[in-house]
Amino acid sequence: MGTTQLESVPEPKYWHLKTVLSDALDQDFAVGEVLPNERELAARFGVARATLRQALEQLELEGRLQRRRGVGTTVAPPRVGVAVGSAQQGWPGEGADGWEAVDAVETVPAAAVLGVLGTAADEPVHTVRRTRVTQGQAVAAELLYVPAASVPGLSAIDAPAGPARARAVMRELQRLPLEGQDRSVELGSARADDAKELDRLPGAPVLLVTTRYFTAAGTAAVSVATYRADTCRLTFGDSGVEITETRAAS
Amino acid sequence: MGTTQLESVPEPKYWHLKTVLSDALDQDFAVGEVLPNERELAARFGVARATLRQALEQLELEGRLQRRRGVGTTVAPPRVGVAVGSAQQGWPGEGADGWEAVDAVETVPAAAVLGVLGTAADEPVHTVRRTRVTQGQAVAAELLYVPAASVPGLSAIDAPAGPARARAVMRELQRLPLEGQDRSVELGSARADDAKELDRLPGAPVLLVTTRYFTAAGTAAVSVATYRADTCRLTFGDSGVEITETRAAS
DNA sequence: TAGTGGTCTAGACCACAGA
DNA sequence: CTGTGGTCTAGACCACTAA
Repeated sequence: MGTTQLESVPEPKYWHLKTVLSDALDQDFAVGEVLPNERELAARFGVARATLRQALEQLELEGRLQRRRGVGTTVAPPRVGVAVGSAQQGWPGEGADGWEAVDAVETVPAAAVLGVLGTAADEPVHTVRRTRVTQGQAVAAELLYVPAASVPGLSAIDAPAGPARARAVMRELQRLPLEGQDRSVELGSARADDAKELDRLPGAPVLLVTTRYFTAAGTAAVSVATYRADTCRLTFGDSGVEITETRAAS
Repeated sequence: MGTTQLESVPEPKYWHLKTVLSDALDQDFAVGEVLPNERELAARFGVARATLRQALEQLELEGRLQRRRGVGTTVAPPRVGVAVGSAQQGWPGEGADGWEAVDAVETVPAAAVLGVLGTAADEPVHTVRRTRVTQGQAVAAELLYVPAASVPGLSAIDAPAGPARARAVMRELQRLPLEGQDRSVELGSARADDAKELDRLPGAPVLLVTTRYFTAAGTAAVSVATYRADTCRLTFGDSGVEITETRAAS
């Protein structure tokens, strides 16, 4: 062989591996198909298992693969488009959009949430847990924080903890005149309880959607929704149309 | 020692480590402060460096840390809120929102983009590159795809490649009557060129914001914006208010 | 040149799912 | 029980930054 210029740009092995695997997924595998196990794949590509795993991790992050302990690695279906910001605003629980009330208790939110709520640490806050299911799959877990001061009528209705109580809180909320809302999206990692709800391991990448609901009196409620980042594409449709297909990055 | 019940729930070391580090960051470190190097931290906690790195990775993902090769690990400032969906719609380039045109060429987009654009592979498409800077920091890189058919007036203006040409494409776009737009957000990993633009390593986690712009004739343009997931919080303000503080997950 | 984080290896053991 | 992915170790070398 001649003095071929090589290694001038030493691309990391896992990066190159990811590209190769990605192409293979496009050409030789169908959705749902199981890949060879990690030890065999590593051997086949002549790399250590850790290196192979680094490539698989990236592909999972991009929603191309799905890995389950004790089962194997399968080719993931395209991401599910989940409507988050519909054209018209509304209180949580209005309309049948896949959310299901799970529970409601009175807690002291984390400091970060208190900052968004704008309440003090000793104020009682109703915390409603909801789950969102789309196409038979749990895609999001939500914690809805409602200061007791926002729903004074609720104290009379002392429903027992559970879905009924959760619905009672939201019913009271919906009586208020909604003045506005705003929303933010950021990357996070799943807390242990959310991970369990979403059938993922703790620390799995998630999209955190924080929504503030305003009345004339100020911030009436704050929702922190945790979406599975691997399987979800959040859609904010200002028009009625839906994006049908997308694929993450190169 | 008595038979203390231990290890009943064998929490992974890196997970526990992350919690410990997270608390330490809150209490003993200021923003911008540099942490001890990885080898020392690993030794201090009695774990392998790889395990320590797993914890650091998570914290970086949550925007708590910033790691730079050859420099060190520093405590990251709170995430920057970046306005993405303002109240009123508009073509890209309207208003001074931190975007800066870089370049424009005629390319064949990736298959995934073609699907969203709804064009064929042989149709010429102007591809505009833009960069978004907020508070002195590059937060996003965008590729704006404009089918030549959308801007028939452009062929006359044969500006040379470069910022001037990019601005020419957007100027033509802004002449069209915008009928609507929709947007989606998903997790991805940075392509090599975007990573360079954002001062990150290839594969770094990013938030992909895909926007479709409609005229009466159909999809006139598609924008794929790549935001740094570690430093950015995307805001969709329906009201004029801004979320001031947030922290990702527990 | 010294010190940092980034990559990679070749093992080991563990937790979990399913037959 | 077997086979899977998840965790962890103790090294090594490389790429980059800044003095």
